[in-house]
Order: sequence, then C-alpha cells, then structure tokens
Amino acid sequence: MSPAESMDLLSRGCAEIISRRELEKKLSAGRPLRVKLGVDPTAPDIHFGHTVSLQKLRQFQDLGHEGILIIGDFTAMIGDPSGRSATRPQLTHDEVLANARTYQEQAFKVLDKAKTKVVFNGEWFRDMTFTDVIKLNSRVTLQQMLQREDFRERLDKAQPIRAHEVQYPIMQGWDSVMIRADVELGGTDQLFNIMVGRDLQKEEGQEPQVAMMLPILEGLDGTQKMSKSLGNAVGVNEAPGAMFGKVMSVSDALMARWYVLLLGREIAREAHPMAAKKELACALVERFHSAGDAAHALEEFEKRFSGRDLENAELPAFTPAVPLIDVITAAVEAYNACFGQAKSRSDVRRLVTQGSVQWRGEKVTDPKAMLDLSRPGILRLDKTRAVRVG
RNA sequence: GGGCAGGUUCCGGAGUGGCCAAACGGGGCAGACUGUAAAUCUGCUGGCUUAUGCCUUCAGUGGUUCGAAUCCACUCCUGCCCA
Repeated sequence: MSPAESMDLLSRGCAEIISRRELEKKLSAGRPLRVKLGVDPTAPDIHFGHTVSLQKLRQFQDLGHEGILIIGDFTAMIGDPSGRSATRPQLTHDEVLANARTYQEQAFKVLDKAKTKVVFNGEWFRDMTFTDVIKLNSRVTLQQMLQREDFRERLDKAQPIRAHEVQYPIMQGWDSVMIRADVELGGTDQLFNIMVGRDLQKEEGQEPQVAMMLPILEGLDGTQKMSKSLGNAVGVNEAPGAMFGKVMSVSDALMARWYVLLLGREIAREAHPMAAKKELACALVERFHSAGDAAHALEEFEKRFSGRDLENAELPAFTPAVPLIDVITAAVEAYNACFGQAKSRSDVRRLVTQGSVQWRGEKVTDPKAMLDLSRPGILRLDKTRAVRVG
C-alpha cells in the first residue's frame, strides 16, 4: 500500500490528527512506526468504547506497524482526570495488576498479538527517585496543566483538584518519551495529555509523536461517554445474548454513531431501523464472539422479544428452595440465583405491584400472592429477565 | 495560622426544633404505546413478614430537649480570602 493510501485509510474515522503533514512524512519514511495506545486498567473489563482506538491500532498493525500497548499500572493509580469533575478513587497496585491481566486478554480480541508489544509504565516509574520526579515536574508549568478544561471547570466551581492529579498528563507524556512513540492514539478527550507527550519528546530531542484523536463513543444512554462507572457500557466479554440485547436497546441516533465508530461504515439508506440494528448487533457479537453466536443471539432475540415467546426461549433455570412461596420471595431468590442481583424485597414488591412480574404468562400484581412453583413454568421478572422453573 | 462559606438520600439541591424517609429537578426502574428504539403519558425510586406500624439515614462524636437534618460543644473534610 502506498503512503498516500495508508494515509487515507488511517485517517478515516479520526476526529483530529496533529498533524497530518507529520503523519504523511512518517508514513513515507517506509519504516514500521511505533504506535502507542495507553490504557489504564481502572476496571477489569474493556468495553466498546475502548475498542474504537484499539481498532485503529489494529489498522496500523495490519499495515505492518508496531503496536505498543501501554498498560498504565502507575497512571491508573492516579486516575486520568480527563473529563472528570471529581478526583477518582485511588486503586491499589494489586487491584490494578489484576485488572491489567483481563484487560490484555480482552484487548487481544481486537489487536494482533504478534504485532503488539505490551509495556507496563511501572517499568520506568517504579524506579524513579524523588529527584527524578522533581526534575520531570520542572519541565511544565502549573498554568499549562491547569489550562485544561476539566481542571478549569473544577476551579470555577470551587471543587478540589488534588496535586497528584496534575501529574497525570506529565506521566502519560513521559510514557511517549520512554517508548519513543511515533504516533499516539486516544479519544478526543486525550488531546491535552497527548500534546504534553509531544512537548516532552521535543525537549528530549525526539521527533514528536503524531496525535491521532478518535471520536468518543457514547454509551447506552446515548449522551454520555461510555464508561463502566456510568453503567452505560457494553463489555467485550459480555455473553452474546446480553451483548445483542444491549445493542438492540440503543436509540436510532446512537445506532448511527455506533455504525460509524464501531463498524466504520454508514447505515444503508433504505434499511429499516430495526433491521439495521439487528445487523449492527450481529456484527458486534460476531466480532467479539463468533458468527454462530451472532446467529444464535439473533434467533433468540426474535423468538423472545419480537415473537414474545418466552416458552421457547433460552432462560436460566431456577429451582426454588420451597415449591410453594410468595411472589416476592420467589422473585428475590430468582434474581439472586440466576442473575447475581441482590434485590431488596421492597424493590421486588414494587416490580410486582407495578405489573412487571408474571408467572406462567399471567401478571401477578398482588404482593401476597402465593406461587406454586412445583409446576413448571416461566417466571418473568422484568423487561429483560425471566427464569424457567421446573 | 486567621477570617468566611459549606458537608443532606445515586447526582444536583431545598429543608434552620415536631406536619421529615426528607420538597423540586436530573438519573434510574416499572406500566401503557412500540421496533426490548425514540418521543409521550402514568406510577415508583432507604430497609423491614405493607404496616393510619417499626427500623436505619441528613460528615463524626457527645450534649440540650418530651422531640434534632434543624439548637450547642468538640472533631474530621472541602472551597474562598488573608498570612
């Protein structure tokens, strides 16, 4: 592939590249570029949002470049302040390392393992002395660090900014120096951090990295950035059925975004939104599981939701402790046993009185109703959860 | 170190002695309607064997009071200004 063609492919889907000229120059040098992507294992799972940049890194790999996946075991302990209105809770190094393990595993669902170098940034931060830290800090000014929007906002709102948070961009920037990155990938909210990397590289006499910013993927709610802590994420490790269902529940507007950011293409103009959404869901389940899983998930979905046929759908089996119990106890046990959810009885009572719970196809709205669970049947709990008894 | 303003349920934020499990908004959940979409409408949103009932909660501890989120004392935490 010619440099111009590579350029065309690689810049597709990017929100911003700083700068295109530099990237063209690097590409035409003909050597494999060192492409950096940093991830902070603050949670054990990777979600769709992460895959946008992972996918871009994969493109680089497919063109013969080297992917350097930085596991921010040290930076994760600080927590990236980007887009944050509050200090993140601090994780211990052990927690971070545990997360890092599953992170890598999941990242390789997208990346080419053979062309990926995994580096922990603790490798260089761990051994730094306080003198080194001071020296590093003296290269930037507080004003520069505070310029960034998230900090300024907190300043305006009189919310605390802890001194260690200011270290974050400096550390991320130093990562770029240590691995001599040619390109750094990240979401648009990473602009500031990535630019600090360029500055530090220049000071160290390195050719500055190209910053490639990818759009931020909105989560299930359709407005906020996908993030596990906001509860609007779809994890790459989720079961095919759950993944499929979550994708189906997004709004049409969000579906269009996901098409572009996750599949890299537009929705077919003539497609019915429902059909388009099923296609999206299939494509994603196939990517993170398999074509067979995707077909199966689609079939189950149609059976269960379009056909409203709970009878023949795949449901977790539930064996009650006692065959004859009241609805509330039954539902609480089912939530707990089949979905690992500890619902309070009050919570379940609400579901019952509001008409969400059904036994053998009948709504049970009386919280005192007794169910004879010695008979086989389906106990529906809420919109997406139901269990099979007997 | 000094002065001032604050710390309320998931979030924002009202409440300044009983009518407070605590207004209102957001978010979330459920029902109706649907395409498990959006929009809309309705309801719910601390816990408990649902109870004009009890229990836990308004930063913490201790007090005053028949009664405290509300008053007092001390402590912890945050911001702003001054040094």
